[in-house]
Order: sequence, then C-alpha cells, then structure tokens
Amino acid sequence: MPELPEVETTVAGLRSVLEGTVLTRVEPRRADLRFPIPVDLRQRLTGATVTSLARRAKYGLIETDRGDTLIFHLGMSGRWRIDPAEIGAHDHLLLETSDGHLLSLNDPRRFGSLDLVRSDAWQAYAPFTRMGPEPLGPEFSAAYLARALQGKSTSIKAALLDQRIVSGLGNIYVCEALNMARISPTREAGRISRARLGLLTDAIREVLTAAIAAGGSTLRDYARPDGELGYFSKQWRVYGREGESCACGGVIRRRVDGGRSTFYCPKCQK
DNA sequence: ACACGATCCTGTAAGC
DNA sequence: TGCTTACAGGATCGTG
Repeated sequence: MPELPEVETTVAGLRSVLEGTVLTRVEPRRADLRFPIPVDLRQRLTGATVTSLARRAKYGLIETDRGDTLIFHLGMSGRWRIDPAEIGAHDHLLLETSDGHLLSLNDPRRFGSLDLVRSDAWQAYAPFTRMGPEPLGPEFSAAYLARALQGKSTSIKAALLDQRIVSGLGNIYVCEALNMARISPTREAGRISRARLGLLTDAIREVLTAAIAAGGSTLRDYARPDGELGYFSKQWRVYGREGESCACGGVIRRRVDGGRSTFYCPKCQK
C-alpha cells in the first residue's frame, strides 16, 4: 500500500492522535516483522510522551521525550489502525495513549519493520545512510537526476525505484510520473535529455503532491475506527488500467519485469 | 561495480 | 462450489 504519499498521510493521521500524549501501554505482539523488533521497545516507550512525528522516505518516525525515536516501515501491507473494533492476528504492535486511544500497527505480510533509535542519531539509521534525496525536497532537481543517472544502463523505471537515487518512490507513482512526462519505462536511464529530466522531476513532484493532498482529504476515513477504508486516492492515469485508454488516446499496456508490473502507454511514452 | 531475479509472507481474486 | 494459481503499493540478498 504505502509509498511516500501514503506514509505522509499516515504520519499526519498519527500525529493528530499521538502528539502530546503519554504512551500508557506499549505491547509488541510478536518478536519480529521483517527484522527482529527491539527487545527493550516496551520498556523504553512505556510512560514516554510523544513529542513529534516525521517522515523520511517511506519510513515514519515517532519521537518521544526520552530521547528515543520509534521508526516504522509499512512494507507492502502495513497500516496503522486507530481504535480498531477488535485485535487480530496481524496486529503486531499496540499503543495506548493517555487520551484513551488504541493504535495498532497491522501488517499481514510482515514486510514492514519496527526499530528504535536515539533521536539525536536517527539520521545515522542504516537504511537512511545511503538513501537519495527526498523527491519533494530542495536537492531533487533535473541537475541532480542527470548526475545520479549518468552512465546508468538500467531502465529509468528501475532507476527511479532505487532508493539510493531518489527516496520514497514506489511502483505506482513511478508509473504515473513516467506517463505524465511521456517517458518510456524501458528507456535507458543514462540517456535521457536534460530537458526531459526536467519534465520528469516536475511530474514526480506533481503526482506526489496531488496524492498527498488526496490522502489529506480522506484523513477522516483513515482515522475511522474500522480503518477499513483506503486512505489514498485512486486517480491513476495508467496504474492498474491495462487495456483502458490513455489521455492521449493510446491503449495502456502492462509489462512485467522482475516480477513487477509496469503500466504505460506505448503511444505517448517514448 | 552493476544489473537482475529470487525471496520473505499472507490475503484476495481470477481461472478452471 | 471448490481447489489452484497469479499477483500485490518493498527492499535486500545472492548470483552472473
């Protein structure tokens, strides 16, 4: 489910419930997700006050007044549920707040992760150290992309999914941005003109910004007790639309590389 | 060094 | 209807 916009929306939803509250109960319900969950997580977080929440790439950060920051990744199927009606087999971490809310990290496939770092050193967290810039940040530009893609023989689609080049993009928004910029997903990454890289960076920013805005508009849904409603927009141009019409009039195709689907329009994406 | 496929796990939906 | 198969928004690891 979660790429950058979904994590951004999730963090905003969590912030409204968590910020300023005390974690009165912290209950990991299994020892690991993708990786082991720190054994002292309960002890370090119980009784702490949540001071702030933030996002880095597809990770959410929950900072406390004890100098610890809980870092979560939602993997493919993770989400936070607020005041769920019942706790099931896939609710892996429960947080109870001094306001009486119960939060649950639910992740059936368990590709997500949970970790605890010292707040003054979160930037040294291993997954962050080799990660490229935020696509919505000031460092991300056509000039940056040109430098990062220089000499790369891999496809532009694979390059944009590589978190070392730019962090936070996933399969959906890469497909969408490439369609918006009219660039073929199979085009060699190192051989795209600077002008087209400009269109691509614009498209990436535009699609992410629109998705965050749409997510924000459904925050109420996200925070519903059942948590069942999707919290991101499904206004996709090409993703999941094989056989349908592209805005240009062409027919959207699907191809699979490395087990992952790519949706694109062969008529307008060159 | 780089590029690519296999892999972790479960749920859902399509196909026979 | 029921069983089997394909596929899913991620990221890492091993191999060529």
